[in-house]
Amino acid sequence: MRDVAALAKVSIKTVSRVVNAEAGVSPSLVRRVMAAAERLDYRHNMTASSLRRSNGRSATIGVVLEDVANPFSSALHRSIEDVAVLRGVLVLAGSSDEDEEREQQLVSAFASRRVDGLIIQPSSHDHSYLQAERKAGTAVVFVDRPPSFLDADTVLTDNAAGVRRGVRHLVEHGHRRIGYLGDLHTIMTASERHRGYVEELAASRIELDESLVRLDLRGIEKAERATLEMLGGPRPPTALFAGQNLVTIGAFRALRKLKLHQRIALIGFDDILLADLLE
Amino acid sequence: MRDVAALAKVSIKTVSRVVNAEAGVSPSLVRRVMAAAERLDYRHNMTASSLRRSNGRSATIGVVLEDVANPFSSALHRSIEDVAVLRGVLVLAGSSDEDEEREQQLVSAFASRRVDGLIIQPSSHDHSYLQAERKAGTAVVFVDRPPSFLDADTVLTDNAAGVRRGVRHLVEHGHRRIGYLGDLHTIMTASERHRGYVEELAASRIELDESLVRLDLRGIEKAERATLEMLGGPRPPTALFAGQNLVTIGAFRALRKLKLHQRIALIGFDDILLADLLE
DNA sequence: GTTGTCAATGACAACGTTGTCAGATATAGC
DNA sequence: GCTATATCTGACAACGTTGTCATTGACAAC
Repeated sequence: MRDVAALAKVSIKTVSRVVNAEAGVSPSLVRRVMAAAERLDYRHNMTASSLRRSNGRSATIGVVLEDVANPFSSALHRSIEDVAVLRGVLVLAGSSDEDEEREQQLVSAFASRRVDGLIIQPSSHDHSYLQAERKAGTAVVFVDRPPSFLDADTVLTDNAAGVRRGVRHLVEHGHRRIGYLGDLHTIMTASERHRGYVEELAASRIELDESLVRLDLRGIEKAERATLEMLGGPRPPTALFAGQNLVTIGAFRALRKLKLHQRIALIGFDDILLADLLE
Repeated sequence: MRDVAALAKVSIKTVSRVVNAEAGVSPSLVRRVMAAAERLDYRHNMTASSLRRSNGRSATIGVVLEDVANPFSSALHRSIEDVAVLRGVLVLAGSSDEDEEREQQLVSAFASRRVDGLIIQPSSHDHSYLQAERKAGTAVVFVDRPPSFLDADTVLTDNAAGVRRGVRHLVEHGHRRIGYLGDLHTIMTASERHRGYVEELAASRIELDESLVRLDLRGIEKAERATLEMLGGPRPPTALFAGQNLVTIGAFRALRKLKLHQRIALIGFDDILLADLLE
């Protein structure tokens, strides 16, 4: 900025004004400064700028996702980005892998870079540590799951109601033995979904058979194994409800392996890119 | 930092030393400073720190992807993150949507935030504008496709060779009429893949039938329509090679619609999460 | 007792910006 | 020609840090 000012023969304050498109600089000076900036390949330094500015805004937000490569999380990421670009805001993203320590490290790394806000897809634990960031002026919003021990806005799905509709659909098609395959029960959405299953069975006066319920299935492999076991049992289900996208994939793998994918009904929570193309 | 120094009754330079874990501070002072920092909820300000530091490192890199929600791009993103976390580096990610103006905007936004390096999955055009960032000390690496008009390290797949192996496989299984469905020919990898198709047909002494080649298929819908058209033609192919993951999905959709998915062979470049489960 | 060495600490300036305020110049009104 | 007002420009300090260098005090060697 100093060099640009020297080349344009103005003060650096005037360069600052031009760079920030402030009013009250004569057109001739604006042209001179722009030309000088162009010639010297000047790049505005946002970090110095936000350091000096009174509000300290960095035009950057931090996003903590379960895994940036997970289809659900990455779709979320893209939606956030689409809103952010419109406002000239950049997005720092990180994966927590459902690990609370990792989540805290990410938040701390974001905080030291002075992000203006945080969007967190939380792991299940105590979120009161965020109180301090809040007091420091960082906006915090949760998505997909609510926080614990912290009062904050959250964007949520009605998980239990979704599962109830799915299970009801199976019941209406005559199923009585409906298996449930769930994600980690410590994840709030997973326990909500499981609750929906239990409630809808009760509402349909179907007795709950614990041998048809498998929880804590993290990832495709575990879900596949659990499904194989359940279907190999003495009184297998005629339909399955899978509580998460990867679990659904695991369940379908198992059905395929057993050549039962045309015979056993399967409903999965979350969408999958090719869901409509599976048999 | 000033407040922490006051509370611990030391100079702010000593606080700086403790925060950066520099050697040469007596243990008792370290404890006092840490306690004061804890009590005041002190957060180190990385932006000010990197502004002052001689090397100016921000411990942040910028990644320009085609689309953070695209399965291929997001897997890439995750791999980058995994290496970055080990070094305490954060990742700014953005989607170019294959639009060169958007790519430049992202690079410029990253540059203003003084990222230490850029990883770019480029759109096809002139990358000489990056010369300036380079001169300013920003490392630049390309991935998936090489840059134009710029000499830079690039991580690439051997696209043509991959397609040739796929086409050869089809030929070895007796196919002579093999359709090709390609992405935008302006994308370097897409044109390389098309080249592989043409070369392998020639090597197999199969005459190229232009009615079996459709290029510039961006996204699932276009690919599906093109496939439907090709299969509805007078002399349809007995096998298809799809040059990209979304094109593969579109092609499969079309095959399903026509109930030909058990009869016409399909090979797709790139992986798809559920590829092994399709019929 | 004097000197030299070493470890620990602090004072100060600077990183690249922008907010504040004062100064310079032009324009209008008398 | 004078003052009042409006418009433009610049000098300076400050944002929260760290690099540089000086100061302090403890201890060992003479």
